[in-house]
Amino acid sequence: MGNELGQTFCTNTEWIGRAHCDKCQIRQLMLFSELPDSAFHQLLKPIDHFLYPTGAVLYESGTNKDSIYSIRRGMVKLVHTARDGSNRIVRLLGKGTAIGLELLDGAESYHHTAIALNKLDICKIPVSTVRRLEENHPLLCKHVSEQLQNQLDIADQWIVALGTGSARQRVAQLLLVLEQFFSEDNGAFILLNREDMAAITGIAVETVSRMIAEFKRQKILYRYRDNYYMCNAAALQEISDQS
Amino acid sequence: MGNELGQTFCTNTEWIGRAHCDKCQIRQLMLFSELPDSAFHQLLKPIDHFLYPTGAVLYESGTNKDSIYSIRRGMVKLVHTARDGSNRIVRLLGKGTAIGLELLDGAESYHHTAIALNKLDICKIPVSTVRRLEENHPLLCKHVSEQLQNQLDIADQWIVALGTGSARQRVAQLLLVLEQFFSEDNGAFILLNREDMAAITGIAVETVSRMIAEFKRQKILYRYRDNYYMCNAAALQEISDQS
DNA sequence: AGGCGTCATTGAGAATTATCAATATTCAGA
DNA sequence: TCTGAATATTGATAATTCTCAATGACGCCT
Repeated sequence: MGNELGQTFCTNTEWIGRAHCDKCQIRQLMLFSELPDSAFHQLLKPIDHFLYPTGAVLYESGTNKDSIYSIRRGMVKLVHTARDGSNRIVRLLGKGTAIGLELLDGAESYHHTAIALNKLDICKIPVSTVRRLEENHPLLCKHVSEQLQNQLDIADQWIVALGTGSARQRVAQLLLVLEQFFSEDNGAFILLNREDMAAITGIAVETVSRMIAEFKRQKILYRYRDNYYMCNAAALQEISDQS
Repeated sequence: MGNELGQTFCTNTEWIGRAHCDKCQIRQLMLFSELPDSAFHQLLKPIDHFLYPTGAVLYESGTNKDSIYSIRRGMVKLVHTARDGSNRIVRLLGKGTAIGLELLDGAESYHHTAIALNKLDICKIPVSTVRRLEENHPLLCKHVSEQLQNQLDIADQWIVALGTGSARQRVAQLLLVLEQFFSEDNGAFILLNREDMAAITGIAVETVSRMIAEFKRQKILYRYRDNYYMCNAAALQEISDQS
């Protein structure tokens, strides 16, 4: 199981400025979709807009901040760290997902550590702002529920697809997840490092490496450019289906 | 991995009658806590109250019913069935939990199969009723979010505790979960059959049996009466902690 | 009480995976 | 381009787990 979180100090986290939700191009994907522009005119606390570099820690499990985040672009891993220091990746989340929602439900601190897996474009929303908006716009509460239901579905898929079967099947499933949810238009996706893959599938780093190397040899997985890879989804599905 | 769902036809499902939420003794635990009694006076569709026997199927994955359920007493397993017919238990849920909530979020059918693990006392609530109540009582929407957040936390725990580590550690963790969430006042809990434990931990039935037998020999797990068992939680924690 | 069916336990060998160690490869920075 | 550090791959062996098979235990029914 992985031991390093791969985190960096956010020396070059970049503050983009105050978010302008009323002018947000991708609001239909986000937590605030369908709310009227007027909702955002008199917020007491600002919604900030950031770029985080790869490896940046958005928040740490058990710490007490007062903001949730809404991902505009990029990929976040939610990590659970065990008492012995090993960690397990509980979810991968991408564009349109809100994280840290446990704070809305009265949690006194975050339930996971959230780390950027690539360059991250993200809005930071104070809990008090969400609460105020919820009062005037019951629809927002529905959106929060939708977000939670969505993450619950992802967690269930994690349990079913990545927690069952042989190492080969799990790695195949992981690649299918990456292609399905985190690929560019052309189907290419960033291949995670072996340690993260191990922390997702619950198998040893070396075993993951063997499987990936095998898939590469079989041309089921091949490099597109840089660290972007493409895969033969049908072949991977076949592998994960065989009993 | 398990292959039989252990389901029975509900030959003796017992209809207890119309639920009287305004007089419900355990409403403070349930979805409808804090709603005024008056909310329930003019419901168009009834909320029914049932007893299901062990093994009864509340609903099946992919089917399209129009009700959610709120567990008053007893234990439910949510099962995901793979294409090859094997199944994996995704969650165990008990008193105070609402299931089938995916229907509220626009899902066209249930995401799992729900099966009673023991005698179940449960209320069946039409989706249309929930929606109507939500309109007049925004608080209900918060309760739905709470339920979802709660199940998300359980799912995460499942991933971390039951999907990681050796077979011995996983079975130890499972017993700890049973004791923590499903025990009587005295700490005794119903021991699941080996097949269900295998479907929860993702290990073979025989391996589960070996671990359970080993714990019994070590007196870490011992029979209280019937199928109720008690465990030495400290010892189990120790086992699941050792690297 | 006896018989039967179901489920749990145990054994033995095969298969898979973890672990430790050695090489390769990649990437960033000088 | 070279160098060093980090990451990935591969090999060999040990440990774990799966699989198939046999046996044991228990409850249910007559």
